Amino acid sequence: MTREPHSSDEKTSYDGSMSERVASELQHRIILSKIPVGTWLRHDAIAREFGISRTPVREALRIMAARGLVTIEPHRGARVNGQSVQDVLEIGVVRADLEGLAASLAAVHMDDEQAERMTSAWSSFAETLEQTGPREELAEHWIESNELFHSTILEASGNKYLQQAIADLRRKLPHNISFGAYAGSSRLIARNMAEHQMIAEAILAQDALKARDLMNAHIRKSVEATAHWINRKAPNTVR
Amino acid sequence: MTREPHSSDEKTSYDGSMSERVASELQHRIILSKIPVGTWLRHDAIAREFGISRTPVREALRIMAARGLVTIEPHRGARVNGQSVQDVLEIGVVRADLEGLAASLAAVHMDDEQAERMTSAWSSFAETLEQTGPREELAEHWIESNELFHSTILEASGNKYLQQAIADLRRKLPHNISFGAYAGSSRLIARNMAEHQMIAEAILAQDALKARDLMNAHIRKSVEATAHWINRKAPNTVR
DNA sequence: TAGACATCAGTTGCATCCAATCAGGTATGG
DNA sequence: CCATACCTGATTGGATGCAACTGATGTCTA
Repeated sequence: MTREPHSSDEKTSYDGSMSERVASELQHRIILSKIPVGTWLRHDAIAREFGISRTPVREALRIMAARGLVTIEPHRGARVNGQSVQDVLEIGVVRADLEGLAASLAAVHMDDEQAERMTSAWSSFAETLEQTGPREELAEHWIESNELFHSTILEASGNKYLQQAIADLRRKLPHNISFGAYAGSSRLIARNMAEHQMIAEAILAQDALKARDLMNAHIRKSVEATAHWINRKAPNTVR
Repeated sequence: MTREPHSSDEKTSYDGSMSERVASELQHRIILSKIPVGTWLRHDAIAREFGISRTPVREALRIMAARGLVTIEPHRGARVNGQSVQDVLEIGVVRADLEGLAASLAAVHMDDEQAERMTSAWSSFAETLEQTGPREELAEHWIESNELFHSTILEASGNKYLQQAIADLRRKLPHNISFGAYAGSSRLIARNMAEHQMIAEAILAQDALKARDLMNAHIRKSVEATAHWINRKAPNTVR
């Protein structure tokens, strides 16, 4: 295959290695559930899609396996991991604890710019919550605001290992899972937002203990809601 | 290279893939600091040492990079990561929190067999602490007992994601770092063991809150001692 | 002598080739 | 008719070859 260094198509000149690039693209798809749980990832198919050889594809799969996204069965291939309800709960317990820690650290370390971002995350969404728009759009906007809120707090914790640990956990749950639980219920979303507000206030007041407890409870509730939704609506969507 | 399937040497017939095997061997060496921080890991040298080609070596390095053990610089190679004192402290905060969580979960879930193992971890060591043996041996025995104590609690937490998260963190600190802080001071070791005993009692009494707080403080102290030791004794051993 | 530039050895990144292994289907014997 | 052995296509695992990139050394010039 002849390279064209000047071409602007996606496969040339990116992050250095092809394997990293393929890994993050596939990871993206898995998290968004564009690739369903249990799918076999074939070297050849992926290689052909990306217009590369199988070598970097194999490296990408190893990376994803190390990140816990897929499991490699020797001589059989790589398969997308799924989580049972039990897994969702176990991950939730750990995540609640860590995000609680992040909130307590953020209460001490957050600067003005971050405070501004955190506040705007829920206030801008609160506006659209009042206007009655289409469901789909609402949920999408919510997920975005939610993401911004949590990631800002995480950033304000100032601890990169904490950030990474939480990122690792989040990677293990395909996003649309928790998305599904909330998309259908604006009451859940409203409660969720109210909790965000209280957490934000605790952080701004530099009340580390309160911020921690509120955040912990917040995540736990969210996880429970998710688990409940999975049980009720789609018991076999996952795994 | 001709393969000899019947031979019992280490490279044939193990865990399926060569890359996994190479990755764990190198990881082992890095954690034990047999390979110093900052070392470039060369494909060719590793391949020759293991008697394999560069392909599985490259995969192993990708795995290690995903685990945070090395950093791959495009077109330059993989280099062993080190941690500054700041990193040690940041990791310590997260680890203290997670191990605290593990202790509180263990207080609820621990079964008799695990309780037995946990207790024997420090009691068997307490005996040798009284006999005045050679320093080196003492420290080695201590590290073993310490390992057993913590891993048993972790196991008793019954949460595999928690276990994995802590394992990920521990991997990031070459072991001999915290080892060094303690090896020289039997007073530190004694205090450490006393704390273990208190934690064990809280767990056995099913006092989750107390177990959590004690464990959290325990790890924090240990991390501080380590950080202090690095600053005092060997400020440029790490990074 | 200092700095810019060409060259070169060493190394990585990717493609291609071959061997090893697995799953599923088919033939064969009981 | 069922069970077992075997054969075959599909797929992964690993080896090798070659191009591209990096850093360093040496050379030329002002």
